[in-house]
Amino acid sequence: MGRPPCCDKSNVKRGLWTPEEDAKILAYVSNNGIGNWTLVPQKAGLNRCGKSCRLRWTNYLRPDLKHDGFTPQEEDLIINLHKAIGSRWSHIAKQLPGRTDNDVKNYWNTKLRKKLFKLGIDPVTHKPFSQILSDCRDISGFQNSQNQIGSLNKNMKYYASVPTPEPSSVLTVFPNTDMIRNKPVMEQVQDSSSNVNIHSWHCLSQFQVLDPEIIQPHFFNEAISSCSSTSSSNVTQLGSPQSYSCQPSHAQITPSSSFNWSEFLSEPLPYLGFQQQQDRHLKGILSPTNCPSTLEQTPQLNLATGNYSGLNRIGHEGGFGTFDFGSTSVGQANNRSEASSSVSSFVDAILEQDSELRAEFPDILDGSFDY
DNA sequence: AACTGAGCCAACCGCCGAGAC
DNA sequence: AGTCTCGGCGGTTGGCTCAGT
Repeated sequence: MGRPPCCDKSNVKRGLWTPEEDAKILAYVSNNGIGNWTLVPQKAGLNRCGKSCRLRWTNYLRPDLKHDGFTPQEEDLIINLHKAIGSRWSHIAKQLPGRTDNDVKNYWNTKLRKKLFKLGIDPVTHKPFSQILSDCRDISGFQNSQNQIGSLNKNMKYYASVPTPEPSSVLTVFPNTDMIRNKPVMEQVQDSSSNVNIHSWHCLSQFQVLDPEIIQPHFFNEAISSCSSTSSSNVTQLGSPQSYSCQPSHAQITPSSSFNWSEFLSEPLPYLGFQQQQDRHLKGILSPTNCPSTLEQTPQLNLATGNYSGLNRIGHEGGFGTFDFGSTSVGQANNRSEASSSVSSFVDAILEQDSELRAEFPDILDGSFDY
């Protein structure tokens, strides 16, 4: 036989915690420290499950927790880490002192995903939607294309709550994707001064290339299954540098058996000598020197500098430990605080620039990207 | 004032690996 | 060796708040 159960699940209190219960937890921990949580309810005089007590302490009562809003630097770090490792919230939270995985997860789900979407970036793959569309043209086989669009559509529906369209509308886009393909998204961005504004504009313009009737939300119909579940294997077999998997980023970079996320994330960053530890941490995470890898022409949003680079590191065929935290140079990273101070948030800046573009080119942009 | 829907977030659920028994 | 809980994790949900109608 195993251990006895920690509590009678049917008789413990659930739901929101009262200040009195919080006080009991705090008093208990301050007197006894953190030990066996199954004993805490009994010793602290709480009619709660030990697991519930642990969560309350971990997510709310811990004295080292921050309860204020996320800073732009934290936002950028979350986005870059999510791009690199996917929804491993505990690992991401470890890079953010005073934040819990629950905090990060909630912030991502309620704010950051929507921000990325407004920028025209798929929050799952961290790739521009226009690029995903162009990929559809590159992918041989109609099924794959359907799946890619399906993923995009899924996101669109999530963020825009669009009405369910006719399934046939999905098909109408494909004859037009030539227009997209002939206009590579990152081509101009890479050799420019890399202002993300260009990307934003480019992304918008690419959407505009398509018939507005087609590109409007109903285009992204849920006529097909999500690519994350059905097309990933197909897509990754293509092997073309211009082909991008529609998988979630964490699936895309599945670690080898010997790879350890915790070790990787906790590794020191000797090439950086920043004054403040947190800054050092943030910048270090964004450094490209962390792991050498195969280079691939993949657009890369650099939230630290506002650049959108075409160079990205992607591990191939599942064997890696090589991935990218953002293709910024160390020099760029060093300028990070400066950039952050001049612009409250990179993402906010993009949105602002996007608004300016709309004001400048109302005829072109209106209706093409609002949902 | 009442209703509705979106946004937010604390808490719960369910799974998994490690370890106790 | 097998069974079970603990602790940790990511995903999901319930309920509160607030703005809009």
